[in-house]
Amino acid sequence: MVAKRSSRSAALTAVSATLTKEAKTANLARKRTRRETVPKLLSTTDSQQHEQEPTNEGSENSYWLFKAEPESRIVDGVDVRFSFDDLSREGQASWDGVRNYEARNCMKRMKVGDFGFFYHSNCKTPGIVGILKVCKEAYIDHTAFDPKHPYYDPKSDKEKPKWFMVDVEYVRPLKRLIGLHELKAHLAKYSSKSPLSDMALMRKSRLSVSPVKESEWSFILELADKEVEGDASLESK
DNA sequence: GCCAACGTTGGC
DNA sequence: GCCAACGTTGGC
Repeated sequence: MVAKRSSRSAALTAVSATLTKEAKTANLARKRTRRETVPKLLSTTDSQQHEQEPTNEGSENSYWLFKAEPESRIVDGVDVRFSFDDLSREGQASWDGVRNYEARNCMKRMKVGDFGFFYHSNCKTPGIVGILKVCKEAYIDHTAFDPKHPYYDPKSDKEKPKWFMVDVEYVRPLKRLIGLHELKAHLAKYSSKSPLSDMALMRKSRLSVSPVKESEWSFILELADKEVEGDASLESK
């Protein structure tokens, strides 16, 4: 077994646009990644159930949320840190290391051009910091086959790959960080009337990759554009 | 570092 | 195929 603690945000391997796929792979271990839990194994039925998980609301979903850990944390000798600044510096990253079916299924549904929020987790101020864009659709996450990789999954079979990743590229930061705290405060204040009342981030807080509805997306962007008058963002708590 | 929430495992 | 035990996530 491999991963000690598994994941928190997502793992990412930053890659430069000029690298070949293979070179990117080789690069993995050196860059940070992160991931989700490495499941020990699944029965066939379980995997089938996961395969059949309904896609969000049926229709296409063009917005997502990706969690990553901006602070260093060593997993099996590899620093899994990956911040929005890192993405900004490197331009692109492979979102590898996700070892949770629901999160993986989200990645499988992504299309080139879909946008995502970049969320910082397991850190001092958790929250949404920026925007990224999907630039390559789901493909096999070979880190699952590498025994030396912290996110190695001994149960995954090359003939029947279980784990996938997408590539993402930097778009821009939000005008200000939208903290989890602020999102929760909004929810507490408006409860079911809040545009966030059904947001996956709130309801399934442990998912490292989750869908974002268009209404949630635009609401959060507006929040970010709003000046924080008198710390209004903190008013309900 | 604690621990609540929740996903996974495996015995039955 | 249920469900108790166990493991992980991630906010605090």
